[in-house]
Amino acid sequence: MFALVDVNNMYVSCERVFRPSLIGKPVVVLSNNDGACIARSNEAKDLGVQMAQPWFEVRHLEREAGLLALSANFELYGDMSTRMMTLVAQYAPRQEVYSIDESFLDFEGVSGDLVEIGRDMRAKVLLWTGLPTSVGFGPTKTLAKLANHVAKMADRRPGRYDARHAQVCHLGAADRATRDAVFAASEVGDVWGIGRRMSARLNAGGIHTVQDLLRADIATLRAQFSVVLEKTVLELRGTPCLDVDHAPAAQQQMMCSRSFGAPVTTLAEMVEVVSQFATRVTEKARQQQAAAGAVHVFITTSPHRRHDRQHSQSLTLPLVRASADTRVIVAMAVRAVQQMVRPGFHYAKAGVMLLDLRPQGQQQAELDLFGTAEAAPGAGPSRLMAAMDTLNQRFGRGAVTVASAQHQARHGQHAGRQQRRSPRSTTRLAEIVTARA
DNA sequence: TCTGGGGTCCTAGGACCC
DNA sequence: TCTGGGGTCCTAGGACCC
Repeated sequence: MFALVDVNNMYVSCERVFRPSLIGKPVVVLSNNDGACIARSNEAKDLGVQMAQPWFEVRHLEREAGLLALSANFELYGDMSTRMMTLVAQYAPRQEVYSIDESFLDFEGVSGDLVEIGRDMRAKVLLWTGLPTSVGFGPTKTLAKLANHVAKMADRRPGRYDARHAQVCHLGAADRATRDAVFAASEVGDVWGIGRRMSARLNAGGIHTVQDLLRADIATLRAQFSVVLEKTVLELRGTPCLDVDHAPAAQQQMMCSRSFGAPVTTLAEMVEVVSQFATRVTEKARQQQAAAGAVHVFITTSPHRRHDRQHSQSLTLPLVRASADTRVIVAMAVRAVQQMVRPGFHYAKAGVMLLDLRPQGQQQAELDLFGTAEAAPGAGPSRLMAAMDTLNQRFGRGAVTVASAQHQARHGQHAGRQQRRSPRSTTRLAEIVTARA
C-alpha cells in the first residue's frame, strides 16, 4: 500500500509557522519579481485567486478583502521541507521525495491500521514542524494521489466528499460503494497525470468523471491518447504501473532562469544576466558533483506585451569535454547570447540550462585525442571552483564571481524585486525569530 | 507599468545503419 | 517501367508535474 503525504498550501503554511497572525487570513506567496501568485491559502483560493495569476490582477483584493502577499522565501521553504520529509520517512520502509512538499511512502510489510498511522503521522508533523498535511492511501501511486486530493477536499469543501475522508483518506480499505462514490465525485482533471489539455479532450468525448474514465475502453484510450493515459487508467483500476522511486537517478539537466525586473535591451546587459545565471547553475551542478556535456541558452521577449516585437530563440552548444567550471560555462553562455540578441527588442526572460549531466571527473579517455587535457579545468573537482564556492558560501552569493557577471552582482539590477520576503528564520542566525518577554 | 521556475517522460520524424 | 525494410539513435516539441 502506498501513501502520499503533502503539506497543505506549503509556502503559505511555512510563513504561518513564524507569523501565526496569518492563520485564517487570505495569503498568497509571490514569484521572483513579486510577479505572480505561486501559493495561496484556502482563504485566498476562496477569493478566486488562481495559481500563477499575475499579482497586478489581484492586487485590488489587498484593500478590498484584506489579501496579504509575501515574496517567496525558498531558503525557508527548503529547510522546512527537509524537516517534514525526515519525519514522515520514519513511518515507512521506503520513501520517495516527490517534490518540495510531497512524499510517497511505501507501506509494504507494515502491519496495523494505516488510517491510524496516517493520523499519527499528521499529528506529529503538525506538532514538530507546525505544518498541516493531508494523507492519502491507495494500492497504487495514482490512487494514493487521488485519495490525498479527497482528503484535502473533504476537509475544505464539506459535502463534495464524505466527511470521514477528511485529512486522511484510505481508498485501499474502502468498500466498493465508497470507492465508487469517490470516483463519481472526482473529475478527470483531479487525477495525477491528466492535465488541462487531456481533460478538455476527454470532456469533449463525454468523459467527465473518474467513473466515466474507468468505464471507457482502455485500448481506445491508448490509441487516441498515449501509453501515459493507459498507465493512469490501469493505476486507477488498482494495477500498479509505477513504483516508489526511493533512489532517484541523478538529474539529467538543470536550469537557472528568471524573468527580469526590468526589460533587457542591450547585449551588454544580457551578457551580465546570463553570466549570472550560468554561474548559478554551474554552482548547483558542482553541489551534485555533476558536469555538463552541453549548454543550452534561451532568451525571450514577453509574449504578454502584444504590441512589442517578439523574439524568442535558443541555442545548444556542446562541450568537447564535460565541465563544471564556471569560466567554461559562462564563456559558452556568453557566446550563445552574442549570437542571439538582436537590437530593438525588449527581452523579458532568459535562462541557462546544463544538459547531458554526468558525474564529475568521469572523463572519456578518447577525448584526449583533441589534446585538450591541460586546457580542461572541468575535468575534475577544481581547487579554484571549490575555493570560489567556499567564499560565496561564507560571504554571500556573488562575493566572488567571473568578470562578466560582476556588474550584476554588485548592483543586482535584474535580481528582481522581492520586497515582501519574510526572515529566513531557520537557516540564518541573524534572522532568527525574537520572542517578546 | 506589472504575468513563476524548476523538472520529467513520451512521441514523431529524420538521419543513419546494414 | 519498376528503386527495400527494419532497426537505432537523436532531437524538437508537447504534455504533464509541483
